[in-house]
Amino acid sequence: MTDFINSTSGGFYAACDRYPVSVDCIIFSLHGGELSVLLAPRRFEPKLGAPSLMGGFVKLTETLDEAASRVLSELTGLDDVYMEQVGAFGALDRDPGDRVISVAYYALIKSDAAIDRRVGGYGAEWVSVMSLPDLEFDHPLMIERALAALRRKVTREPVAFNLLPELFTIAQVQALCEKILGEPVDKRNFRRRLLENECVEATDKIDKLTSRRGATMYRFNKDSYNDTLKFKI
Amino acid sequence: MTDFINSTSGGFYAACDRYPVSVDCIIFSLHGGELSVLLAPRRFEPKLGAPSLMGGFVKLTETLDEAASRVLSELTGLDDVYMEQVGAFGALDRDPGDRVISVAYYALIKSDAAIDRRVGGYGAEWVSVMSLPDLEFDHPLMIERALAALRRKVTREPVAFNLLPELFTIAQVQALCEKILGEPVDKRNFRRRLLENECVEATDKIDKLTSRRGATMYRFNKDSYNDTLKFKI
DNA sequence: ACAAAAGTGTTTGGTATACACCCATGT
DNA sequence: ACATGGGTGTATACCAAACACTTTTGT
Repeated sequence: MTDFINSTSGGFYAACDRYPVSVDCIIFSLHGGELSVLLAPRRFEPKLGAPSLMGGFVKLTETLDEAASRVLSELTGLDDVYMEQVGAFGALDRDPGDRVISVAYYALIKSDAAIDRRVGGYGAEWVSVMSLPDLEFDHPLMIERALAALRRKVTREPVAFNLLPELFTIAQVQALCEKILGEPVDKRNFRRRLLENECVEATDKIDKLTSRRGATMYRFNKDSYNDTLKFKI
Repeated sequence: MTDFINSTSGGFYAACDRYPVSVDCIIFSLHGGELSVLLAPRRFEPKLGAPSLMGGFVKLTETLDEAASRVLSELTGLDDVYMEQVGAFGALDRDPGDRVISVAYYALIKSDAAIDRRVGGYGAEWVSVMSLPDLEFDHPLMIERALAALRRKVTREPVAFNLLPELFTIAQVQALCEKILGEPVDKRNFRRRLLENECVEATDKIDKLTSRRGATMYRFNKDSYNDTLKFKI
């Protein structure tokens, strides 16, 4: 019952290459009416000052999901944020500093003035996905994949509400979906479909900011959405 | 010094934790009429000999995709195999031997007697996805995610042909799809939809093995499938 | 003759789309 | 009064699903 092939488990694991593993966060938000991504200037060479996704190395004490949440939280101060893994990226030269394996996540947040101030302290800023600068490394690929994943989700799962205030008008949801999908949507069809979802509830609040007449404000009730795969817009 | 950084930029590489990064392959095949996964006895402790997905550590000289291809090739002898990344898995205790980050890939192969012999030499065997044993670590989760990804793809992209011989009958495609989707499919609708795809071409070969009458054999012509998103069954 | 799988069209219901006007209100 | 965005219903086209019998041929 000897195993000369397998030494101790520690020995086997010790023999393999080891890597820094990072998470990179594609943080989406509605900013100035545009679907935007949070970018910050790099603080280190190479490419000092170049706009970049937010990332961080995974610690021994945390899972990948936890690392992504931590990075997001450190930057924005937000917890309990909707995040989804996009995938792992491991091209040999993806980071010129070292062979780093990175796992990309996207997050959907409601940005507000306080958050903008906070992230501004790190030099971060919101950039519309329609006018992204040239980004370093594989960050453009990550964003593209994240946006593709978001597009796939937005009409089938109630994720859009993560980007909207607690109370929102139907027009706001529609405008958001159009930004995400990159194409216009028929107003009447959108409204009908959206309200077919039980989890979208009218309130007695009226939004008077964007129209003279005022628009009914709705809320997303996550308790009315226990059932998976029953959302559609 | 703060943990917060911009992406994975310089200056932090020496200080950060490092991990073995592995790939785990969910190798799908049609075997004995069942959609099956290839399980191999673990080659090292812990859980030496337990049925397991085939995996391997990522080398410094290879990308994640290349590592997955290498592991698949070592086991099966096959190159140029259809593979897709499922995602990264990083639970703290996912591998009791060490803190390993693993990236799962699924592969679609045409198994045959030669391959079965070869993988049998490693003690590997095909197990129906409907009757998987209790697997170690997060392998059940990986398989579940891989299968979900395959289900999403199979009706929208021509991936099923990777699991079939060069020449196949429509009934074979249908049976395969039913195995993947886990539900029966209407024969006439399936046949009509399948043949609406230009890339599925009739040949003059007749399969006489499964019926007295004989069934027309078809082939998938990848050259007729330049256009993305134009496949549907 | 008969068993066993291949092959074949039509009908129907539902869903997605296209489309234009009136409403309520602040200025 | 009028400008602005909110709110409303219908007709049509298309697509997906349901459905049963005939054909071929080896035994």
